[in-house]
Amino acid sequence: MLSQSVEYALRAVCFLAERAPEPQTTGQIAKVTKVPPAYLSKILQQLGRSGIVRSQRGVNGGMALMKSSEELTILEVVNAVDPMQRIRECPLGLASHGVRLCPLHRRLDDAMAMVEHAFHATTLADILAEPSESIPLCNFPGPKAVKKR
Amino acid sequence: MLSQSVEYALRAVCFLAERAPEPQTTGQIAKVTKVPPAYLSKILQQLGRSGIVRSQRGVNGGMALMKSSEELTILEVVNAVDPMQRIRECPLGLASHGVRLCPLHRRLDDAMAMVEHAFHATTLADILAEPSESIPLCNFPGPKAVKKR
DNA sequence: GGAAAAGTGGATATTGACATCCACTATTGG
DNA sequence: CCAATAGTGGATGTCAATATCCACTTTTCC
Repeated sequence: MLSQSVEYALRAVCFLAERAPEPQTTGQIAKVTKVPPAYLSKILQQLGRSGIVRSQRGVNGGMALMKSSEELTILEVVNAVDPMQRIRECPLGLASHGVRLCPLHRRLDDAMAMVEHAFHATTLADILAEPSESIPLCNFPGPKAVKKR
Repeated sequence: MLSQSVEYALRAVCFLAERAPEPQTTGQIAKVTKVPPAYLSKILQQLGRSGIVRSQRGVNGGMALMKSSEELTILEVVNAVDPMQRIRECPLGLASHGVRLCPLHRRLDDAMAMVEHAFHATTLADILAEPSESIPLCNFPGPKAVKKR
């Protein structure tokens, strides 16, 4: 239901949030998040254009978040990469009198609205604040495990 | 967020529910729902294999619902054409210890669960029972408007 | 039985999402 | 300055979703 690109973007942003404010190279992110490096590079560019990450070229450069994890919502990341397409008018183009949708499309759009709201209500901090899971499953090695450089 | 095929399938099923139990030809459905006829044909075949519609060849044949609109949910139609893909295990393949997802994927899957639930809770009858909208927008000409044959 | 109506299945475009590659530019550290 | 590091942009490849076409089968009606 979500595109692969969104999945990749969220993985990358989670990782960056965890390591913030240190920039991480595309290669590092790709390795940890298991995303194809060349493709991840494109996605990070999109996130850059949307002001979610900034890039730093050269030695010791990489990608870093532009916002604190408290301020960055899942929705922002989703919309940067693959914007949620709400149904704003009748897809059949029938008498598009302003806002009203037929019962079918009303319900479909309601479902999307629920998702949009849930994504808007969740910040990266919310996600990082859950290290409670006993099994690390899907968790990247935490900051303590990182060798300093 | 939903595929084009799902959108088409739901339009077709709505129309069939409205006209039930009279079968409607693919051509008729395509015209009213503004779906490419040849493509709609494929989608109706899928709905047939899932037991949602039955087909009748020959003169006065067509497609008809196998269930009453009270018994047919949106979710069934969606799953027949483009099954909801819940996240059942870690997409990174990390230590897929049974059920637990990381916080990120847990939330993504929760969102899908919400949608799935909403779709499961809505029947075609629920949709047809809303002719209250003053402006017909997206509504097919009602049964009364149909010429008998 | 034969003609018309209607669905079926297979072959074939077309398009956009996903993915890769590479030459180029910018930055840093020595 | 220069060599290594790292991101950028453009060209290209691959594949599944979307869409079309057509020969064939089934069914009905006369």
